Amino acid sequence: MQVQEGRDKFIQAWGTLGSSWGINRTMAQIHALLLISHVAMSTEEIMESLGISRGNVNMNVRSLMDWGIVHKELRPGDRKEYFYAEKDIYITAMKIMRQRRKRELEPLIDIMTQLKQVKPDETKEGLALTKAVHDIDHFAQQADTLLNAMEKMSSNWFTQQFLTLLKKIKPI
Amino acid sequence: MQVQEGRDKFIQAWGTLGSSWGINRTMAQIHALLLISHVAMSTEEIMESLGISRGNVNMNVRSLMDWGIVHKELRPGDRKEYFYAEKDIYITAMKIMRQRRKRELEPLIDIMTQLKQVKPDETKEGLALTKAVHDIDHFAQQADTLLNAMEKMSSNWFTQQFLTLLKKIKPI
DNA sequence: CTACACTTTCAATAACTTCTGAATGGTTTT
DNA sequence: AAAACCATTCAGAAGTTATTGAAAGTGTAG
Repeated sequence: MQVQEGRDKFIQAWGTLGSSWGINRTMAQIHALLLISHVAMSTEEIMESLGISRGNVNMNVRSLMDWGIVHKELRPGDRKEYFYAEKDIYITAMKIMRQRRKRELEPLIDIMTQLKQVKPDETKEGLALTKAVHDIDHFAQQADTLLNAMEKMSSNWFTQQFLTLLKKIKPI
Repeated sequence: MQVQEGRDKFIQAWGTLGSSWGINRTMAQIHALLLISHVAMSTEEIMESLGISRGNVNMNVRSLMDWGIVHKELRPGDRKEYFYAEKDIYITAMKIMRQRRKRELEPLIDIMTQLKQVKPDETKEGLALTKAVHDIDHFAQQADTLLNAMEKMSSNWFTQQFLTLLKKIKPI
């Protein structure tokens, strides 16, 4: 496979996968494009490369920056903004995880907190509800703690300690 | 808050959260309904409770069974099928994780494997692509190993609990 | 064999999400 | 002060995904 073909395939694939990762297709394609570009790109260049509108680029680039996986670069004497992707894949993965925790886990915890207010009664229905709420809340708290801990650790920890840990737990 | 209000809120909330968990709203609502029901429910009852069509219940119940978080119960002398949810939240979470690994990680690994075939050249573009593919592939492999390990550990944990219980009932 | 009680499938459509392109707004150059 | 340049917003268009309801399929009992 040649490089140009590979690049196209990469962008295409990252875009498709994006959907199943909860990132929309265009956002993922822009991210892919920037990931494999060795220079920062302007809005125009992104529009051109992917054949999408200015508004679309603008919105999605902004989301990518919110997530902290794409950054802006300003060049002296140039009013355009240039964008480049975080190149460390572990940091990138961490930031994506962080967003997902926000979107998936936090609302869950909030709602369970509310539902713990349900006045327990002794009907079977009441007990089933109370148990479900309790279990889910407990689980969500644990997952949250775990993800928080992982986030605090550096990509350094990841590359070194994490592998060691994996080797230890693997042969169960 | 009263029990009935709590139940409605629970179903509503689980449905909303489902979307951000990659489960569709109805599928999640059916799951919620079964989670807090102390008895197995028929298609009719689910339709009625959630106000949705027969086809919709059928499709989503089938998906839930594919995921292994809802099961079917047959009653002698009754041709209807009754459905109930896995009540252990850890097992449920594990099964959901497993589906997500399938949908999110496996395609990623497949595509990176393909892209590793790109003939590396010495242009900056070529090198950036090669590096990105390498890094992502490495990361995906690690994540896959980790999730597999977790899955194994939990079933292990589960088996152990089960064995302990067995010993208590009938000492070998 | 026929009626019945259910489950499954599927084409049409409804609901939701993403994208466009034109309008708006702010800043710098002429 | 006007023109040029670029970012941002947003209402409607396009595209995608979920839902319905009716038809087809399956198995059982009379």
